[in-house]
Amino acid sequence: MILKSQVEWALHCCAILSGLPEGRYLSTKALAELHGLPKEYLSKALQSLSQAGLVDTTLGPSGGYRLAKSPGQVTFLDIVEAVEGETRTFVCNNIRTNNPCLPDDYCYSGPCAVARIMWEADEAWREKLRSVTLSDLERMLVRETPAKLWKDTFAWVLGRAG
Amino acid sequence: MILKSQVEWALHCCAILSGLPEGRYLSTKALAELHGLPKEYLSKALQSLSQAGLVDTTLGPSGGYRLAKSPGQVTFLDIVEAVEGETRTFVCNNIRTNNPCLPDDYCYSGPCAVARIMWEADEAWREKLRSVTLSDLERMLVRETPAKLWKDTFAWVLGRAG
DNA sequence: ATATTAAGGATAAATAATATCCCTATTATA
DNA sequence: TATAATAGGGATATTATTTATCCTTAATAT
Repeated sequence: MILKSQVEWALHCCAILSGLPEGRYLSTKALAELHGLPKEYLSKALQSLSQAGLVDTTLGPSGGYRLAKSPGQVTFLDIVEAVEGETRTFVCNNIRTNNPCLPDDYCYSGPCAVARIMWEADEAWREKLRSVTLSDLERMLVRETPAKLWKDTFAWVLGRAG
Repeated sequence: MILKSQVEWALHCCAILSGLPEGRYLSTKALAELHGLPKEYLSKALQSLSQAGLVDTTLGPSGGYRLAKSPGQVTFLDIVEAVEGETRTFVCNNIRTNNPCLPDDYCYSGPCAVARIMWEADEAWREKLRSVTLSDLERMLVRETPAKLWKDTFAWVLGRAG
């Protein structure tokens, strides 16, 4: 059970968009080059972000993506769910209903204990992701990235941003 | 990103094994029938539990599986990891190293902020699963299963347990 | 001896993830 | 107004993973 790599891509792309000055857009092409990713497939991940309302887009030369909200308002969970979907990691197939001892007319009400416990763990995961925003990420990245590299990267980005 | 259905199967099978009297074994065949599962494939899940040391096995007629520890000593995490493996849900491919602004000689030390955050969420998930044991599950199941059904089920099981 | 079991190897089928290609409508800019 | 660059999205291909099935082997209770 592994998240799609598009989740990683989307998170890193959002980190860059967080640092973009107000009103500027960055294209799929630039984001793909910056991260060494296949442009066409990265595009699908960015489309997911767009459909989820996390980014705004504009067409034409100098078009691309920008955050639709302030970095402090976009959580990791928003991004993960936009790309990965909102389905829980544990799917209950209700195999208890196959029990040969079960009366024909019996009907379980509510999910079984196994599912409830697994879903609580899912919720703990979500809750953690909900507690971290893009501004938290930005703060961590600024602290751990050499100043020159950070500066060079955004110079590179701004040279390509519409 | 969805857990294999073998995880669900293993959890339900362990719930049954938890209720088995000391020293008795239950076969794959019985567990498969009880849950309406393909015997050969369920067998792979049970083998995983065996390899992880969660269950004991014995061969021959009246052979099968029993818990290797008391239900209070087996956590959901033990079972999930036995079947699903211990890999984290988020895999970091270190795409930051593709940054064209990165000096050739530069070498990142340690995982990036994105990975650290995602791994914290993974750890929250694990921590929740680690906090629930098979005896917790048994308590919940006893409470929510009609007494007659519970009784009939274990009569059925004991009629097949070696 | 015989029937039954777990273990595990080999292989097949179905599903999901990872791409690639191409067409359309939009838009900045020359 | 023409041109080039862009996002959106449909169709399709490739690869990996999940879900099985089948078969052989060694152990064991009866």
